[in-house]
Amino acid sequence: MASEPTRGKDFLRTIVDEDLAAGRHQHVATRFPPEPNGYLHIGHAKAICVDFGIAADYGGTCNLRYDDTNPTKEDVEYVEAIERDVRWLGFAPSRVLYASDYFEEMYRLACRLIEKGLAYVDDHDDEQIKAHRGSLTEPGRPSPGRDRGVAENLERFAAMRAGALPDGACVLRAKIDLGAANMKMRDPLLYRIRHAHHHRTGDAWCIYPMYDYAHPLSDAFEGISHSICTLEFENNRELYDWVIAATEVTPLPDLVAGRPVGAPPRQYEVARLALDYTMMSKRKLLRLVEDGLVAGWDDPRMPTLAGMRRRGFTPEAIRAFCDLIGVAKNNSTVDVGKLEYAVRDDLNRRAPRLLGVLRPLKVTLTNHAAGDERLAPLFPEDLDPERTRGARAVPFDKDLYIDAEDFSLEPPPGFRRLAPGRVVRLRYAEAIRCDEVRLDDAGQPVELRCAVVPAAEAHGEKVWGVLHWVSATRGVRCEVRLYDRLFDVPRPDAAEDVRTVLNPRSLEVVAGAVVEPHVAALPAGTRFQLERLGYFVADAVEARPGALVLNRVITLRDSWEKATAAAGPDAEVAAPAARSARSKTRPDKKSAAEQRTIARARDPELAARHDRWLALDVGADLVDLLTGDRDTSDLFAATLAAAPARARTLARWIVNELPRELGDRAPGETALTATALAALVGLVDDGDITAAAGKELLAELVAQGGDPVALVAARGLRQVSSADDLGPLVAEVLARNGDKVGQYRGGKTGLLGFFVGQVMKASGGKANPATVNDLVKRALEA
RNA sequence: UCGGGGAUCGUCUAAUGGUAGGACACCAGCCUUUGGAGCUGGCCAUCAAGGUUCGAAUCCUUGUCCCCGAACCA
Repeated sequence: MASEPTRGKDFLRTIVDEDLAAGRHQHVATRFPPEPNGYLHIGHAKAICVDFGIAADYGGTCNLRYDDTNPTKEDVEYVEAIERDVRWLGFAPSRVLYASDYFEEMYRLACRLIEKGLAYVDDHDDEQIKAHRGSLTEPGRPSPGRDRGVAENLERFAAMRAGALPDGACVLRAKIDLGAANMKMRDPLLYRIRHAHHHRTGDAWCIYPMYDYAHPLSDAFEGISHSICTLEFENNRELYDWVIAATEVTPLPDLVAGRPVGAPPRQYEVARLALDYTMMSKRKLLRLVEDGLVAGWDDPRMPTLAGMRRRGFTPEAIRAFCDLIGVAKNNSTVDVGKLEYAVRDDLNRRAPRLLGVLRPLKVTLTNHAAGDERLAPLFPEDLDPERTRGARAVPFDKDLYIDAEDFSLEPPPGFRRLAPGRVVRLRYAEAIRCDEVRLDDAGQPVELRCAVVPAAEAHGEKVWGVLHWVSATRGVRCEVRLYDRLFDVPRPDAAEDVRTVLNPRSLEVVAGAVVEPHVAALPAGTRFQLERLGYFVADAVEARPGALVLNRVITLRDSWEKATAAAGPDAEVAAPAARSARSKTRPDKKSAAEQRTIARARDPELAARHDRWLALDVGADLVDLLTGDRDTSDLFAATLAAAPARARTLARWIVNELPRELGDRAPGETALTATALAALVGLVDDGDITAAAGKELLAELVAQGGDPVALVAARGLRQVSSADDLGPLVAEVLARNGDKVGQYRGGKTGLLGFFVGQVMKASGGKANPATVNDLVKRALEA
């Protein structure tokens, strides 16, 4: 039985499942919220696939929402490019919306905040605000305006909007907590003055909301259920929730018409995509464009969707790549090889095979007349076994070209191509033998005179390889652009100056390539393979009828080149992850152990218990853990009173097993009582029930309370230890898993745990594990 | 001397106390009129140390390392 490939649901979909099951939401609503200040890149593609993908999986909706709250950086050019790229990737937004359309409503809610005493106008400039914000380890200090009255704040905020004040004169801030450990909560800015033209609202506004204010409100207006962003916003989540609660924002009816809206939106963070040898910073990408280091946002070497599209990547390949890398919270850097794999895998299946020559070397057939052709299928047999995907005629003439690379005067070992005196096969045509080489003055071959060798193999000729070729008389001249990675180093983002990490060979223009005529007949946008060379597409921007310009999308996998380049200069080892200067100076966290010590120093009762319990047969480690806080300590004291002889077991259960059931709650907040816990532990300690049953019971006591002894009796949970009772169970499990029995006997002894687990489950947790182990082992080895 | 996150094959990612799985990469073999594709096999991981448990990647403890946070950016 082939085990089907398992891919567990990612953590976001797990959360969505739970929210749907719990009734928190009936409808899944997500959004993709780019700021229109640059072109979308492959990192955004991941976000798009997550946002739109989850909505699609659950029959929900996903809005494209421009987060256009900073007029100084944004532009309609980007707005248009973004929607085009999203649609090209294959996703249709449920709605296309703009945060700037919510400005009036946001302003209204800001006034509400002021009225509630939760926001104020601050006259400090940015330097003063910074100085008053404190540091990671020191609290902030209030600025003079912090305690102004509501009426005055309202008036001043209105003045900000009215336009009388210059940029930077004042800001609106939330009044939260200047001492908050989370810097984002130290009275964050809500609005700033910007006398700037907005690409959409024009000059209607001169105050603009900040991200932390605009984003949660936009989500709430649209009735978003799950708001997914990247890891660096984890600190913003607390503020996100604050804004939604403080403004008491509700969905806008127009935006959620016809669908149920459940609980307020919640933010979830996922790792952003990092790709080695790739730059993701929009700012640095913009520099590349502005400095003319690339031909534009859609330069085929750019990691932008526009660039990849022009290069010839397909949306299917990019989506497959996003599936491949998954969604998680680990900081990770994906190997670009995975992207390349996805592109090749997609193109392999869809691209017709044609012939073309990059650097032509003339071959004259000495025993072939002229004007012939060869019929060649467009796809190899493994992709088209029924031969239904078409064929074309390839001109075959006396004068041909092969690629210069495919000929060597002195072939190195392992060179399976043409050389003087050798025979090779021409793809889809006859074999030829190189009888004569004509050289130029520099000693370079300029013409090979070859004879066609009919039925070479049948005559026992050694055929050294198969070469691509093209007719010299009927081939089509064209320009071909060969792309390599734009950057030379694994982490170009880390470089101060991008110029230093640019790969000087990222673009090679081959002017004199020749391809078979069929290439020119392909519908625009068709990706095709030139056999043995890679995948190509006509450049959509610069190709003209009669002046073909081809982009190489990607090379073929090439095990020959890999073998030859093995000793090559790939000396760039991953840059040592230079520990940031900051992390060195960072204070260490106060450890939990220290906190317990401090608690005892402050609370004499805890200290007294600590000393007293040291005399018990419990162990110093456990006593330490039991006396770090009152809740735990009280519980142990109470259970100890009920069952003084069981101190050690009691301690273990409280320390090791209880936390899992409690979660964040204190014992007193649950249905669990000390007497019940003591009784439960007694049951386990005496062997009346198994540890497994004990844990199940504990979960129930925490949830609903009850008397363990009575529960055990009512459910018949007493431990079963006799081999007579357990034997049949073991036999049944083994019979049901014959294949695994075989594997076990074949040496896969790790399966023992599997069998024991199965028996334990079958017994409802009542079986004595030691007996089961024994029984299983004996049965397996019988 | 703070707050928030994260550590599983070289890489990405599963396994919610019961077989550490998949993919990419790599290596070998088969096949091949693409040094492609395909097929088969192989190498390879739970950050460390203790503890609880019949059984720990998973629960408890201690420690280590990494990322983010003090824009009128998003």
